[in-house]
Amino acid sequence: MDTRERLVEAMSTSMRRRGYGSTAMKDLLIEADATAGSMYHHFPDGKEQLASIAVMEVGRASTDSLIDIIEQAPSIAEATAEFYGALIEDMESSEFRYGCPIGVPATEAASVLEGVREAGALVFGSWVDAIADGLEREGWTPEEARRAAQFSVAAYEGASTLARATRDSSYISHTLEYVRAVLT
Amino acid sequence: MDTRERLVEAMSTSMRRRGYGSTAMKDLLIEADATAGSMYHHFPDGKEQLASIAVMEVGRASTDSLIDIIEQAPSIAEATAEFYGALIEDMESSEFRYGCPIGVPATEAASVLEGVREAGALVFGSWVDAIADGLEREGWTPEEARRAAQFSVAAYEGASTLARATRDSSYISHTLEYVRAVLT
DNA sequence: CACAGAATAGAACGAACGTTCTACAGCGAG
DNA sequence: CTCGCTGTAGAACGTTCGTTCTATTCTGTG
Repeated sequence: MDTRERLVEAMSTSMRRRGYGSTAMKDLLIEADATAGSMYHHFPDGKEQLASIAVMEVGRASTDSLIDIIEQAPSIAEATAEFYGALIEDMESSEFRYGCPIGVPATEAASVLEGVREAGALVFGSWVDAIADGLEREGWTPEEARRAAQFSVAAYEGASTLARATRDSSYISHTLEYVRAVLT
Repeated sequence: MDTRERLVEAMSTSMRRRGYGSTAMKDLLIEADATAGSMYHHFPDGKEQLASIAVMEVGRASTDSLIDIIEQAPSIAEATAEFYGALIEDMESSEFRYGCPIGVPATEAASVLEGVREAGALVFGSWVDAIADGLEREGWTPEEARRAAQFSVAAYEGASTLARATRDSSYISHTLEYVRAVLT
């Protein structure tokens, strides 16, 4: 992994845990084993640019993973269950420090950092698209597919938030059951 | 409103919009028309203490409001619809700057500020309790009532997050329809 | 009127912040 | 060998941060 990649990874990891405002460049540079000079060479516009790119890149990766799961699962309902399951695993294995990879920055930055907000909105949109497309392939009408997909992603996001705040992953598993019923 | 109240209000308003990390004490003191001396007189442990108390107090107020809505509405499903409706109104009237009053701090602070996380968890818990109690009064079993209540709050929270990030309130109204169906 | 405690005023502080700057190393092309 | 470019090193900068401190004002009580 080159310096640029390490910086993006360190930023996305730190944002996932601490958020944007509580992420210090100093710690970030140590974590990524980089210097300020390198950082501003790759990201001339500084912290905010790095944050936006980090959200975009981790978002693209998770979208790819979601599409992959959808293609291999027997149904959208089952694919969704897998996606929720991965969240539970992330939560529990990190003692509830890691939730949805973009939920924290998207929430925190929504009305302060336009670039980060836009990146988050794009990622959420691509998740909705992936699920809605899958539902259409199962015979749903475009409008119903879209609504159900929006609902699925919203429930996922909220369950992640609640589980993290309460340190109780049952929010995720319980929510999944209702979502699964809607998608079946 | 005395100084203490103005400080709590200013903190909760700013956290709702910008989050904890991006809230500057300087701006807060201006907004609350207070000085640093007053602030540290009322909250000796500083910013973090004020933030925890702000989450608690705004949380208690919103829980009271939820209970009130539940008591007056013809059913839990209708009460939930009203609660979601209030969120849509807050969102749109603030150009998507104000979402769920405690979602931002609860998300951002979840693994950094124990006090704020705990306060958020308490508030979410009291929302779940209020809804679960209402469902039990409608004849649901305790377990089912609790699950459905957890789901309702998670969906609410996620819809708020998505709507804010995408600046599209249809996430809330669409999600509501699925939640309403579950609660009916 | 006197006094004590609560509350406020606002300057000052050290630390931490994100950023900038100059110097230097690595390396492929000519 | 050297030129030019990409990338790195790390000290230094000015700013802003949350907080502390001392002095002063307000307020209720005897």
